[in-house]
Amino acid sequence: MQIREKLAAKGYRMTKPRQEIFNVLCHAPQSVLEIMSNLQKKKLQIDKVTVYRTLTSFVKLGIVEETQFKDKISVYELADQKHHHHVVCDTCGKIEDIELDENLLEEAAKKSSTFQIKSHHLEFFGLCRKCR
Amino acid sequence: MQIREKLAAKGYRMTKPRQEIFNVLCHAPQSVLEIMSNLQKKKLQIDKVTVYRTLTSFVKLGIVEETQFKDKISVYELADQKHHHHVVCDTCGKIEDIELDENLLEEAAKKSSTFQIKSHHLEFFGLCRKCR
DNA sequence: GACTTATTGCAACTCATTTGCAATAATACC
DNA sequence: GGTATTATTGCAAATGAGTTGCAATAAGTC
Repeated sequence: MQIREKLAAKGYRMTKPRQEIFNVLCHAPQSVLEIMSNLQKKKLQIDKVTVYRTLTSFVKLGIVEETQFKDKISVYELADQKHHHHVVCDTCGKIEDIELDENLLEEAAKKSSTFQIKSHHLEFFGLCRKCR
Repeated sequence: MQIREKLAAKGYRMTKPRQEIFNVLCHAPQSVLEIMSNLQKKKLQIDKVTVYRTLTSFVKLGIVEETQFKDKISVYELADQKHHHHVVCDTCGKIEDIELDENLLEEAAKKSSTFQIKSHHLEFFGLCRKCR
């Protein structure tokens, strides 16, 4: 399903800002600041409020996923992928995707907790090749 | 080592606010707001700036650990325990500690990533007994 | 092409956390 | 114990990510 159809299915419209923000997100997981700067590089004047609102809509529609890192800034990336986690470089902030066998994880958690576990958040930190 | 000694070892001083904030943290992992409210219950007037600064010092000294949850509020708890993770109730926000076999985790991550992995952040979300 | 209403952009706001600075109080030294 | 040194406190003001109100604009519909 194209992004335009996903939007239309819920009464959302396809606009230039939405298209451009989507395009920018195709390249890498990014924070709002990075998205803004990438839009500016393409000579596109889009307000940050629009970026925030667009991302919120995209998340609602399942087009984008939001992740919080320890510095409290949200990072957004296209959601058309498998469930996965991130490795963040302590030095340069670069983000790499990583896939793990989740079963172990939630299994183990369910055994050790009195809570009914529904989801989790997992991120790794370290050094990327360049910064090592 | 007592907290006073840990402080002194780095040129920090033991003060009433620090002692009280430490006492409050003995009971449970808490956010700054909760710490403030617990201090007020004890009729202690301590400025929130002082709470923030004290927590920063405690973290530097390894007395306290800071964890970020997805709603972006930091939660602080005494660090004199084993490395562990948290389960947060989606409804009431209650936090429970959980211990897991970490080896699996970092092993698996090291295999799948080009990064040199140094640490990780893992939290679970779900429902506690009451809220289920 | 005109109409309806979602979307945009601006300004102003929120809320957790931080910073500057003068007043205060722990420690060290006599 | 009294005093000097300097870490710490509390207040006010600033910061910075993210949100909200509202009038102007522009998709999609007929």
